[in-house]
Amino acid sequence: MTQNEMPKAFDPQAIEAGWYARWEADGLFIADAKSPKEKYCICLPPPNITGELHMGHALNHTVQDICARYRRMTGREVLFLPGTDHAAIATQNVIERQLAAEGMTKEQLGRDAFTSRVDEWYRDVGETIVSQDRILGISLDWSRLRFTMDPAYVRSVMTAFVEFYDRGWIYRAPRIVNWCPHDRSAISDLEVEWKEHQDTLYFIKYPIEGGGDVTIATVRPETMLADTGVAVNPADGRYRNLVGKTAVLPLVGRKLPIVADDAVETEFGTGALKVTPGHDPMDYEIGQRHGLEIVNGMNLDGSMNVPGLPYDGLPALEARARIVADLKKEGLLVKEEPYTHEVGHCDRCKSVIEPLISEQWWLRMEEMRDKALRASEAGKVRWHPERYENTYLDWLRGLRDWNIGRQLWLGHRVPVYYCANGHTTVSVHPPEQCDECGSTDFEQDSDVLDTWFSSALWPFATLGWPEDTEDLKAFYPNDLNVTAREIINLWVSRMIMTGLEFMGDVPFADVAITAQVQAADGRRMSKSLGTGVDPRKLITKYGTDALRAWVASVAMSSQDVRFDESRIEGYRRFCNKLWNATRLVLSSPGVDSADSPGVVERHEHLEDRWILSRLSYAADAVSAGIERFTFQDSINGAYSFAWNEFCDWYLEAVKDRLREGDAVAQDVAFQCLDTLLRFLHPIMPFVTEELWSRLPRRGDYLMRNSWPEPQFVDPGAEEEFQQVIAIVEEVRGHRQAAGAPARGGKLQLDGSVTGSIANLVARLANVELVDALDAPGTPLAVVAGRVVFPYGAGDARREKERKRLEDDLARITSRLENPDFQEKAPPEVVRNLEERAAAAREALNRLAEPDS
RNA sequence: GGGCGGUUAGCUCAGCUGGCUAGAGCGCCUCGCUUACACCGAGGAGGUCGUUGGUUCAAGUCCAUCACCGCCCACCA
Repeated sequence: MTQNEMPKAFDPQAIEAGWYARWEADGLFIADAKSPKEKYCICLPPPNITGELHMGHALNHTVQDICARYRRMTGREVLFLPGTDHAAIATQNVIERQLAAEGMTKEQLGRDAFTSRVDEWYRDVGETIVSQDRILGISLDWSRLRFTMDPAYVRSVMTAFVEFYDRGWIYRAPRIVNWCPHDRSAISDLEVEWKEHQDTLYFIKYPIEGGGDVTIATVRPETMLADTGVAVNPADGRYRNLVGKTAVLPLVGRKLPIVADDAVETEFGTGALKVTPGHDPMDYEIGQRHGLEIVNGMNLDGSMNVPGLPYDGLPALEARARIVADLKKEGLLVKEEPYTHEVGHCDRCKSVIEPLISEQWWLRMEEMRDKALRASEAGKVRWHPERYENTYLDWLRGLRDWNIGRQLWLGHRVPVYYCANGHTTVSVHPPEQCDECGSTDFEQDSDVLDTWFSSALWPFATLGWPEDTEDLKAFYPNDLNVTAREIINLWVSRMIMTGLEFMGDVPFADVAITAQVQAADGRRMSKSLGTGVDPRKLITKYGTDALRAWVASVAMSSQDVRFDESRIEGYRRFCNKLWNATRLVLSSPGVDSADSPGVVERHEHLEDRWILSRLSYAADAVSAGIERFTFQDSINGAYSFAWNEFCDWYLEAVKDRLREGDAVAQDVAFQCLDTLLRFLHPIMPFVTEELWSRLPRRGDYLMRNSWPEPQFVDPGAEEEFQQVIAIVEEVRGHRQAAGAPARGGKLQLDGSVTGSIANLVARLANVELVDALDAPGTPLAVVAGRVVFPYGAGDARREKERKRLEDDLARITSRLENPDFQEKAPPEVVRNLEERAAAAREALNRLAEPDS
């Protein structure tokens, strides 16, 4: 295969799909649970089936693919398991919006038709997501594709519920919950999104029995209809005499005990609080403490539930307006103040949350929480970056019981069955008959489970739990979980808890939290804002490898990253550079019969030893970056080696040798390419596989080749070649400053410069080496020598260099002259500075010599 | 209200345990189509590392403070 067969420019479109198809057809993604190799497993965080893949997925999936490919090459049996999540509440909202666009509601459609509509949607969107992962080159084991609504997965979910239930951890109880009036469902605290609202704080006078009154402050006057008490702080002298008395609720007439409670802030409002246990979490707790009555003043759709009052059935905001007006009429509205505060919204449909009392399914968390805390203390899960462990632990420590029930149409139905005689059966499969009365007439509980209940089982339910499958034995615990930080508490923590509970071990050893990609202007990327960027468009423009290289460079950034297309474009150029470097090496005569790289032993050329040494460092940097989850180090190391060392210096140095068919140069170049392509493969799988296939080699696929570990380190060669670079750069600088022609000129170097260095310099700087110059020439700073060009004049460069050296020397000397420095700094630092001072003096001396 | 992260060239970002003569990509300026690559090569301009203090022989790097920006957690109506 020669250069002539390679197009001049790299075209990602021409090769990517082909390689993916071949890898897949040859089963390279399929894991063998029976393999004797050490196992490595990642279960892909299942994307919600609510739409198409976006940048966040591209980033998340790429990071995992880098790890999966790397581990395959380092000899592990890798299972990288794909799947999707039904995302109950999110999907229901998507479908409802679709229906609304068609002028319909799910109620009109009916539950069965709604369900089949959902199934249809799952099929369509599931395929889109799958195909996008193929475009991204994600090496997922498609033979094990899972969906949280698959029958087997549903069985895992039911089993988990029943196990928890049998342990007595699942119970049903009325509590105050976050109620979404739009979804007509409770949601958990973590699903509430807080947003700043500009509201009004109303000060309302409540008369007191036996005379007097107390003024309270509220932003939600409509909830006063459900007030059952008034509370003040026990330490508040202003109200001490009121405690124990009874206030009378305006507009309603209900009698309200006045109680003392520490939770009341004396500073806020008037220091007196109206207590509405039915519609405020804090009031609920105060109510509990003081035995206050609970009044339910609201319907499930957010309208008022106050039979007998004129506000009954009104939407909350309308009721508020009417109530305020009525209070004003009665002279009970003391004042209104503008007030800015945070209001909870449903994170899926954005409706304002109405806290209310509702009977829900709860899961006790104490024991699981404690096990998780102990696992953390034992260092069972490593977080990257480490600081996120605290985020997780802080939340865990304050954990309360989890409201796992949802009143949705979509999701896993709670496996609780009620017979006609009112007996309850909890079982994985629908019961045949009631154990207590033999009834065969059952009705299933209408609640579904929180999506995160099923997601929490992902690392083992996907592997077949509760069956003791081969996969489960081989691949649990998994090794890695990669997620965005917003999902640490919702998902990661719960996987850890259920993993410990059901499998007796943490679900993974490492958690990597990636940065978030923002739009170029710093806003969040979102479809609705129009700030989203479709990864497929980027791939069409720049190729998958370019996108992935960019992902590697930003994924583990300490801060969120703004999208910058020019950086992706830069990596496309990098692909092209690799392409052309390979093309150059392959154009060398006789390469068709070349052996696999690394067979030639004689490395008498300085540049050969140098580049092989640099190659070893680069390989180490790439490995270390992946191992430590700092992928930016990997891509940066590979990039600078490939471009700034291999292409810029090595290939330039050996061009002539390659042209002459020098077998050693060919071999070294192949070794570099072979190694480079291998260690770049996890990040840039397509271009590396393509180029590697064109190299003389052993083996069929780069993808299943071994990870390179070159160990040729040669400090002497590095130092000598560094001198080559320094001299060449100085000669080039003089050439341009003088306006001399691009090639030609004579260079005289003194005997301190070895022959191999001088020869390389001459070639790379396009000058002729001479023993003596026929003109005075310009002295060099880095080494004793002079250069003369055919024409061109001026010594701007020399002056600048002199200035720089003088400044540098002054700075160094002042430090060296400081006795404290001499005394306290480590000797090697002092020595280093002394050497630099000496070098600067020498260079200045050379420059001080007269010239032409 | 707590906690965490960020603030480094015009833009997007690197700078690990203090020793930096502060880097990269893009953009900008000047040359150059030299048989790998103009998706290129060579040379160059550009930064008192958010503020104010402190620790240290030495601070972008450690400590404190303030100012913005962002995120997470939290039952102040």
